[in-house]
Amino acid sequence: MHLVPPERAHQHPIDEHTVCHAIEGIGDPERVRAWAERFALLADPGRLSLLLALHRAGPIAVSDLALATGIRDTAVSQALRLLRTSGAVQADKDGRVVRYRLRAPEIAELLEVLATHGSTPSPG
Amino acid sequence: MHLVPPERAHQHPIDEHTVCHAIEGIGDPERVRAWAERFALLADPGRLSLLLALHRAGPIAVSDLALATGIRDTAVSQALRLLRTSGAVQADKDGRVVRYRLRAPEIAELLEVLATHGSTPSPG
DNA sequence: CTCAAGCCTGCACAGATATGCACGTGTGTT
DNA sequence: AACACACGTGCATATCTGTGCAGGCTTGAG
Repeated sequence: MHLVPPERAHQHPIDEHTVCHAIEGIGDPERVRAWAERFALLADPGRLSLLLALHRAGPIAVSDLALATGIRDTAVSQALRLLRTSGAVQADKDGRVVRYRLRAPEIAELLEVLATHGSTPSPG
Repeated sequence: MHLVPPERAHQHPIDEHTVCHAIEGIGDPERVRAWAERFALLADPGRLSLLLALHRAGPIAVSDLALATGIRDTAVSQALRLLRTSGAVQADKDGRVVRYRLRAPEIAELLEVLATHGSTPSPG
């Protein structure tokens, strides 16, 4: 139960039980950091639109993503580059067209959460 | 099926069906923006730790959050201020102690997704 | 009243980020 | 060969964001 690291053991807690419970909830700090990076990928409206489109429309070309989202193609390329570097998406070259698809299942799960909260707002 | 807004109808798509499908997946742009802001709250390791602690340990004091996460109390206050402004958390004052609790169910769901992916890494 | 604990705020600074522009590369067409 | 299309890259810029420091406010204890 004494989960407080000795580094900061000198601070005496208000509710020790709650503190240990909280530390349990946090878990491995490196895992937290990894998830924070994943969330950061979804934290931009443009990238989130791209990921939603990729999640729904499967393999899709860059220019079609630009057409669907309204983002300039250079910005789409930039965003896809970031997503590619992070391992979130995968590029499949087909002639002069490059089709992208979602690669990370964790991100797909997060997008599913988004989908369950009303994909289109009720027209009322 | 012609979901492409007239603003950018002059661009002719590579796969029109795919484009319309993607636009369906994106849905309301304002909803996307709202979710991007939610994701931004989880995009910082410190805030994510705080939210995990709040989600697990229920109402918890600020200094206990600082103790559990290892973040300086002023930074915790700053983060909680942002989370409060965004409606993610709620503050309940109790004497000179302020206990925070998670308020947004959408964020709780996202944290649940995090929990299902191995809360504590297997010890070898 | 005096003091400490718990918490909040304003300010300044360093770091990260998204965007647009111009340009380069490779592919298919005429 | 010449051209247009689809896509990627580098650079410069404006903006945002997280952090630490100093100080203030309220509450409870001595």
